[in-house]
Amino acid sequence: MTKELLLAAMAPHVLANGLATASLRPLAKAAGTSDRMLIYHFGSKEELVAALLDYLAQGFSDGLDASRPTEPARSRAECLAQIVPLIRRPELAGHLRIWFEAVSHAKAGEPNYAKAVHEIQGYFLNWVRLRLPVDDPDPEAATALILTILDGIEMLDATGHSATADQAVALFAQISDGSSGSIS
Amino acid sequence: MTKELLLAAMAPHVLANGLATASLRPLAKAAGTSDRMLIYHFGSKEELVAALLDYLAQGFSDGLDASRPTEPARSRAECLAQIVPLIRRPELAGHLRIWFEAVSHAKAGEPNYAKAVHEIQGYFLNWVRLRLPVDDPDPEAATALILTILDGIEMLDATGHSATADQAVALFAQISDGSSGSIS
DNA sequence: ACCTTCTTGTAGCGACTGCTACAATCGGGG
DNA sequence: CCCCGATTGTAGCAGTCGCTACAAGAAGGT
Repeated sequence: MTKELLLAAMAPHVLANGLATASLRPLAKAAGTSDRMLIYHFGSKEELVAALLDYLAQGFSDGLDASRPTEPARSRAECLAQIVPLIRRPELAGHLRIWFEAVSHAKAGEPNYAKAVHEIQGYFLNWVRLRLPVDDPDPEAATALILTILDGIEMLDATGHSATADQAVALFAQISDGSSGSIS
Repeated sequence: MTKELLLAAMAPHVLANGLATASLRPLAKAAGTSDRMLIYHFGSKEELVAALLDYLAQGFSDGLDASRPTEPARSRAECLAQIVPLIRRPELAGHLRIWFEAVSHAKAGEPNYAKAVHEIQGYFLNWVRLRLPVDDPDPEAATALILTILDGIEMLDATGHSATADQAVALFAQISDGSSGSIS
């Protein structure tokens, strides 16, 4: 499909400049065509954006999978500590920017975005579960807590409070390791 | 200052319709004046938005303070469990929507928004600390972890994964309570 | 009364938005 | 060969955007 080629050509532009300022003519220029053609192929800007979201989500999950799981973590804390640097890699910054834009639109009630972010979050949830220790007594809840902390870290990073996020990771390690005397 | 009155008149419109679609003419209509006057008073739309962010942040923190701390929590888990329903109150939905919009702009590199969300997050951090148990052995780290989880819950709620957020809260209660035998 | 300064209304500019009408081009099947 | 559908270029429409030029009140000190 020609659509795929167009999406691949537009994706870098969107990752660099965001969705908010992405209007048809600049997008077309980035893809080497005209706004006329984008409408012709995608029908409307709304469907274009939906296709872009799909495409970028695919790229994001590929980027995650590219960080090979090596082997599952040995504890919940180790699981979290391994993932944090992954989501902080600079090459994912563009994707995270789009992520926040999409979440913002979802919170504003736009169904396309709500569906997209719901799916991506669900995918990420599964991805985290695969990195849990295999012998975790409650994998579902552990995944939920780790994902929650990861999302919180993204928010703190976005607001310039990365140091606070680091403190949280450190304390979680202290608390959740049932190995040594972590009783208060 | 007349500015205050204008901001107060525009705030409900922004909370209901978001910042993204807030252009001068609708804002002016909501405030009972003309776009001409908004520019006259605020100089430019950029300064208008900055003033609105300040004003809304004030309203948000007032909304938080209005949920009286009753008394500090008796454990970290109780602290978290008390705050979660507060940030989920429907009357804060508009503020949360603006919050995500602002974070998205901050992530996109706009300095006004970056400064605003950094300050609000810092304010929220302090607010959480005041609700911690007074005898917490490491208040700073505990606040960091609880704030991280709270931010993660907001993200999960925004993406339609509130149930996952609830699981995280439940597991945190189980893990962090150093009272009974929580050793794995 | 007069002049200055603050405030406000009317009208509009130039740039941009998503999208479309119209027509030219092209490739492949009859 | 010729026609027909798919693809593309040119030009432009109607609307919105932030912002401004111009001028008319309004208020108040001298």
